[in-house]
This record gives sequence, structure tokens and C-alpha cells, in this order.
Amino acid sequence: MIDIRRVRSDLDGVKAALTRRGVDPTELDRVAQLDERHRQLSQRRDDIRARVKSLSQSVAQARRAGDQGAADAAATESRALGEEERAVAADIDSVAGELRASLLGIPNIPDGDAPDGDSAEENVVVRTWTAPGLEWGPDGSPAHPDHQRIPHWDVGAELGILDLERGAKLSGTMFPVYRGMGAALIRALTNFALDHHGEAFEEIRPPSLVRTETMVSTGHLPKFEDDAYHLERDDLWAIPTAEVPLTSLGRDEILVEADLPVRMTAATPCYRREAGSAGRDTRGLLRVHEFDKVEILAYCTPDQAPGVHADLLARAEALLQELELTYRVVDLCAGDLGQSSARTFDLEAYAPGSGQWLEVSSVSWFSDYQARRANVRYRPTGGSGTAFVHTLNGSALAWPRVWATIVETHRKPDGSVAVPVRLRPYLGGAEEIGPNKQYRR
RNA sequence: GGAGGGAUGGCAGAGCGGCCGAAUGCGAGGCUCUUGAAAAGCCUUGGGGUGCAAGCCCCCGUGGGUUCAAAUCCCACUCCCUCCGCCA
Repeated sequence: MIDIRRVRSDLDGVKAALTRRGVDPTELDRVAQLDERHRQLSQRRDDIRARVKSLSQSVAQARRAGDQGAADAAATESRALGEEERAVAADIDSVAGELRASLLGIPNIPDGDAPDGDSAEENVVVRTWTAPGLEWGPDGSPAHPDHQRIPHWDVGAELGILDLERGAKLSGTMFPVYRGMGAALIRALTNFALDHHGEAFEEIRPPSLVRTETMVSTGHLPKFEDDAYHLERDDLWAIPTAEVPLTSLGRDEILVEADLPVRMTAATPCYRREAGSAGRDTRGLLRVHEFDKVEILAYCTPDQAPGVHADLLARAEALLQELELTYRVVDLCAGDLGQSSARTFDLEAYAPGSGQWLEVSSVSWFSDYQARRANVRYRPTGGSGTAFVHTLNGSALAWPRVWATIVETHRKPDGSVAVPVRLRPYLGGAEEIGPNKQYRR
């Protein structure tokens, strides 16, 4: 949620900033009007209440003094005021409801450093990291030998480590089944990443089903309801990312500044309905409804935020480097930012078989947008009062696309897949993934 | 799923319908004393809205109701604890 006080004090500035990401500025006029109305009504209600309270005191006093007539008179006057208060309160409720609904739908104000642009086409590639020994082809994409130009769905089927047909049988398309070393690879990646972050980040294992309020806190509801799986009977939502439970871990709490930044990491399943993306990226693991991901997340002060953002990004990058995967860092333009984000860097790994750059991580700074929704605050050292923390998070990493990139990038001429050196300890020392002898199609 | 108990400030814990945003203790911060520390004494110490400010208003799990007046009475819900049942 954006700060209503900022709308009040700098309406034009907020409009200008949000127009960069395609928000209709008249929506902000509406917010400003509702806010004005809300404050006027509240003032009136408070005045009435103050009068009622003082009249109630009079009743008590008069009664103690034995003056029943005066007591009754005050009570009568107060009763009339009560009627009026009820009417005003009803107006306040409806205005407050409209205001909140409108405010919840307004995205975060983009950071001034986020590049201009309306869509993904205008995102800026900040830098590219190339796996050791890899050359660049004349077409501007990394040059891979032909044996690495096989899409992962073919590699997976050939080796018997990915079974999309059975997944479709069980749950429908976009629900993959990993087999043998394919399944072990996911598990290895998860352990590898958790160990990597473990020295600085507390490992958390949160629930993957959460309440409505928890989804609202991160901005996933109410606007993106269609993208989430909902268990109606129990009114619980399947988390689309660990960001959801981790952000709410501190909900309605006041942290001590000395404890910041609070850093957490979690491996969880993630569930996404992918409504509206039907027919796009449907092949293989490019887009799936359920997947595993390791997330890193932090609460910090506004001053710490830029440093933490850089750290999260560096961590996600380090994993890709250790996995010997070519990737690029993309600075999302204002128009392509997620609703809650002020600044986001995406990491895209190059998958030579599918021939595309795949988004495997998104590292975002949410300023106080989520903290305001979730009411996560801290007490500044030496200062007075409380302030909202800043929240940041990043995937490190989302496994299906990394899995795809690995089996394409590290495919050897004989068809097996080389295991990156750093990952071998997590796969029982295995140096390659060969045909799955326990499963052949 | 069944039965019972509970929800008050950082914690513990009081609170006849009006004098309660709330006793008391602990904790925390400041000051005095002290070479320093401890002890002792004094003071301070929840969150939020609005307003230039003084102030006014809201919050005793949540939502409703009764009343001139609700932490206190009534109703519903949520959560927590204990026991029973079922169960990975």
C-alpha cells in the first residue's frame, strides 16, 4: 500500500511517478477525494463523541449530586447525539471501504532509478555472465555445439528423468513428474542453495497454505485472485512463493532496529494457476503450476535497503555461476514492475536447447509497500515512535527452469548430462546424469 | 470431530457499567548517589488517527448489540490451552 500521506502532500508527484507504470492518474484523484471526505467525516464523528463523553460525565455527576432532572436532561441530549453519530459512522464506513479498496489496487511507486518503459521490451540488460569457455555466436546469442541444442523436454524424455505425460495424467498439463536423477537433481539444488544462504540467512520452513490476510499482505490479493489456488472449504490459499508466508512472519510486530536486517531463506513448493497465460511457454518446464523454489528475503531499514538489494542479487547470481550457467541481469522498466515492487532485477539463464533466456530469479525491493500492508514495523534506535521496515526478496532460485537450463547447457555429446562440480556433493558425488535404468518409456 | 478453560500494555497480572488507556510487580530507559559497578532512591516507559499546535478521537482477541456511558453486560466469530476421539 502506498502512503496516503504522500498522496495528500504531493498528489502531482505521486501521479507522475505512477503514470510511469501505467496507472490511470484519475484513480489518484479519486483516492485524494475519498481521503479528504474521510477526514472531514471522522472529525465530525470525533466531535460528536467528545460531546457524548462529556455529557455522560454530567449524568454521573448530576446523579451523584442527587439532581435527577439534570441527569435525565443530559441523557436525553446525549441520546439524540447518538443517533447522529450512527449516521455519520455509516458514511465513514462506506467511504473508508471505498478508500481501502482503491488503495489496495494501486501499485507501488517505482524507484527513480528504475528505467522508463511500458513493457518487457524496454527492460534494460545490465550485464551478462558467460559460463567458462563459452563463445558468442554471430547472431548475438551464446554459441553452443549442436548436442546442446536439444530442448530439455527431449533430453528429459530421452534420459527418462522427466515424465510430462504421467504428470498430465495425474494433475493435468504443466504438472511435471521428475524421475530418478531428475528428481534427485531438484532435491540437490534445494540443499545446495539452502546451504549457500545458511550462514547469513535463517532457514525457515513455513506452511504452504495460508489465510487470505497473508496473501493480501504481500499484494497477491485482492487484485490477482485468479492466479492463485484457493481451497474453498477451508478458505486457505496455496502460496505462489515463499515471499507470502515469510513477509507475514513479522506481521503486526514491532522489531528492534539493532536486529535489522532480518534475513530468511526458505524452500517451498509454489503454486500458480497461470490464468491468462494459456498457450504461452507451455512446453516442458517453461511454465508449470507447481514448482519448488528457494527464496531469500529480508526486512531492513530504508537506509539498509540498497545494500541488501545488492546482496540478494549477488547471492542469486553466485548460484548461477556455481552451476556454470550463462545468464544476464535485467533491470525491469517501470511499466514491467510487479505491483508491489519499486525496483526489480530479473536473472535470465540462457537455455541453449530451447534457445531462450529463461527468467530464473526476480530480486525485488518493495520499499515499505508490503510492510505497510502487513504492518511490519521497527523502533528506530534512539529515535521515537515506529517506522515501517522495507522488505526485499529474491528467488535463489526457481528450480524447473534451472533444471531445464542445466540439462541443456551441460549435455554431453553422448547424450548424458554433466553435473556441475559444485553440485556433485549433493548428488552422491555423481559426475553425470545418464539414462534412468529404473524407468524407460 | 466432542467436552471444558482462556484471550488486558515488552512480560506477569488486577480491574463494583461512570473517577480506567487501564492498579501492581518484573523488564527497559534516564537521573541522583559511587573511583567504577552493584544496591538504593527519584522519574520515564503501549500503539494509532487527525490537527501548525493546544487538543480531540480510536484501540483491553475480532465483529455486532444493550446503555446517556462498556475492558466490564449480551450475541456471534477467531485464536490459544487442557482432556477425549481419530490419525501421518
